[in-house]
Amino acid sequence: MSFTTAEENYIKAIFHLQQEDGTVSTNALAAELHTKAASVTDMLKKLKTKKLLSYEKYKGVRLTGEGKKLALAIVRKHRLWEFFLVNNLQFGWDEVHEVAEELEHISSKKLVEKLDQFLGYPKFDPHGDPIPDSHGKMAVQLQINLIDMPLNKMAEVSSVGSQSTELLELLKHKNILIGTRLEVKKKFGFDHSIEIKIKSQQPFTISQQLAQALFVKLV
Amino acid sequence: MSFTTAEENYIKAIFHLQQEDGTVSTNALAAELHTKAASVTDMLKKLKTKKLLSYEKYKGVRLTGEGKKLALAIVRKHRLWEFFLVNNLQFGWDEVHEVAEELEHISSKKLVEKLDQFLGYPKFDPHGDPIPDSHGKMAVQLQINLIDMPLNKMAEVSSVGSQSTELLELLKHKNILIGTRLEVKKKFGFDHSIEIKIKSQQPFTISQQLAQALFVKLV
DNA sequence: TAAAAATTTTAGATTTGTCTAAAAATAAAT
DNA sequence: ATTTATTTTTAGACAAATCTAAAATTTTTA
Repeated sequence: MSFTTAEENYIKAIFHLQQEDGTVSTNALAAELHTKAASVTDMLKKLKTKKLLSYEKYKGVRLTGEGKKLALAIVRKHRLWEFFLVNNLQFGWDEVHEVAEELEHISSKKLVEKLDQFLGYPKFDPHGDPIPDSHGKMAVQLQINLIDMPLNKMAEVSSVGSQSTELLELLKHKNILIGTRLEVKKKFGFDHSIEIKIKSQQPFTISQQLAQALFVKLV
Repeated sequence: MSFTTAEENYIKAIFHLQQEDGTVSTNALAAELHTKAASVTDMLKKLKTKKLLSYEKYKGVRLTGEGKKLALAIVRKHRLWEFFLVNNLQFGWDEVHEVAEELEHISSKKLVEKLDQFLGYPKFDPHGDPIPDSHGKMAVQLQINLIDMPLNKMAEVSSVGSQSTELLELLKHKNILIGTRLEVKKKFGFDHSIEIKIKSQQPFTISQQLAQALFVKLV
């Protein structure tokens, strides 16, 4: 079965809203999708017949297993494309969302798998959000992106956002390993680069792209 | 101004058909787009108000300057994505057309330019067709139809006349690829079939239809 | 050149996704 | 526990893109 862009956007919105609430209200969905409650009701009836969600009128809505599967597939595509745009096409991490909103609706399954492979099976997107794998599983994150670290707090590198050889080469050169302890000393808005300090070494700056590929936990 | 996928597909189809004919008939468009003549008429009226084409009823249609510009932008995207799929994602050149049909409608101008840069500003797509640059200019391919080749001259297959899976299947079976070098050894007037020879292989004949679908350059 | 054939357009319907306005159901408040 | 307010659904309409069937126009042909 295949789905329209509109249908996929509803499924994705419900998925995001139901993380907190459990069930999602018509009005909340209307707000999220910048549409009207009446339009939402119509679409919910339609998606119910496609067995993507359970819905009783006036009772709110939640995704079925099928619906969640579809939502994860869309999130997967969105985040893989964001990774590609930032890491390969040199987009800023703050300008990729809209483009990814379009790319996530490209249907080819083969494209997604090939892209994932090409990117080195990244586990996190440029914002630090986990990318579901082809089975819908995603890494749990008790870690934050280095780019989001507060200043002058000790952190320990706990994972990297990709397995690409280019990244690993760069990390080796900068002498950064899993377990390395460091502090963020400054953030530069111009290019989103950050200055970090590793214990006895001189502080040095690393690029936005590199910072986004590093995940740390507070210590 | 922005355009729907349907509108873009009409513009692209007219662009391709008008290469030969000059003006394009309603029925030819209906056939190309697998739709009905009545639908075509409706869309032509709409695209006329958007100044993408000139159209008088019963007189056929042709693109305006604006229309051609749009068509070239779509062709550019299509062929850049095909290049990416084959060169970076390891797709076979015979499995990229449909995916590119979707990707060509992604609207971001920035994405196209970044992608072009990332790919190294390629001039030809994997089928040998020229990729328009950001101004709509494309390299001229000094290629001729295989059926017009003189005898016993070395030629290199540079593009194919169609993307049909049937053609690609046949080429695969005959072991003919873009870049394959061959000579025409004989031409048979009866059915316009021709005998060709690929370096160390035995000569074999191919049909008029197949020969017409192959373009080569002299080497 | 007048009749037949083919092409193209119009007219009216359908589907998808949206809207506004009004009605119905639920939740909140006095 | 009624009344009031909020939320949600229904009813009817609209734009986009398509369709079928019939009418209009152009082209072919005899």
